[in-house]
Amino acid sequence: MPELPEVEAVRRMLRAVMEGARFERVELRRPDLRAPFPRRFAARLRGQTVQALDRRGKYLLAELSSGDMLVMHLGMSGSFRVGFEREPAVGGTHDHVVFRMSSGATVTFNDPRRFGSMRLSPKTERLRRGAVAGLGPEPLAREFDAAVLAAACRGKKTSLKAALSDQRVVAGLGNIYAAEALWEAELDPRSPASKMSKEKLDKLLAAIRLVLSPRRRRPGRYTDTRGRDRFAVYDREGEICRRCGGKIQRIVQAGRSTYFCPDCQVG
DNA sequence: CCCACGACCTGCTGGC
DNA sequence: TGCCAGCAGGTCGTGG
Repeated sequence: MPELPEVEAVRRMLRAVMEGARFERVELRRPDLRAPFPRRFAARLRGQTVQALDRRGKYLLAELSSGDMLVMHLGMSGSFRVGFEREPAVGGTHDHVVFRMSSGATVTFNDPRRFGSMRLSPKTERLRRGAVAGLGPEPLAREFDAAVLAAACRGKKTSLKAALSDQRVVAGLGNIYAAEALWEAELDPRSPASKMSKEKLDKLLAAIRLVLSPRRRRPGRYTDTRGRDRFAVYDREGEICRRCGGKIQRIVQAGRSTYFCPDCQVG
């Protein structure tokens, strides 16, 4: 489920109960997620205070008083839930990690597919290595402008869709929001990323900001009454494009589904 | 270096 | 009704 807007929501939830709080107990209910937990993972967390709970792309970053950084990723199916029971129920299915915080909160990481990850980035390393180091700009930051996007796309042999999903180009878009941004910008996901006019880059940039914008998540034009997103094209194969009335198509690019409207996404 | 592809896991759906 | 192929919002390693 998690792309940038979802991860950002998780960050806010975790920040409320973890920032300024200490890890009193850390339970690992299995030895690994996708990869084994780091050596002495629980021991290195215990007693540490969370100084800040940040996000970079789809990564959650807990800065610890030791100077180490707890780097977490939700993968495809990861989620956190927070409880305040004195003695919370023992873990349900796929509850893999439980943090008991000095704030009284119990933070449980659940991940059926186990594509999520938790690692510790030592103080000395300061995220200079590993996946976070290679991330492109934050799409909602001022520094991410048309020139930056153009530079990232220059020389790329891939399609626009692949470029937008590439975390080195821009951090936080995934399969849904890449497709949605391209629909918004009226661009064909199959067209080559390197051959973008200034005009198209500007349009794409605006589209990226729009689809990731928190304002989009209020009930209204783009959300249903439950607050769930109603995407313009994602998972809507065969449905009618609300802009031009064309029929939304599903194709496969780089092994992933891409949804788009062939009638109006022609750029 | 770049890119496409398969692997990693479990669960749910849709078509038979 | 029940079964199973196919698919799922991410990343990483491999091989070309």
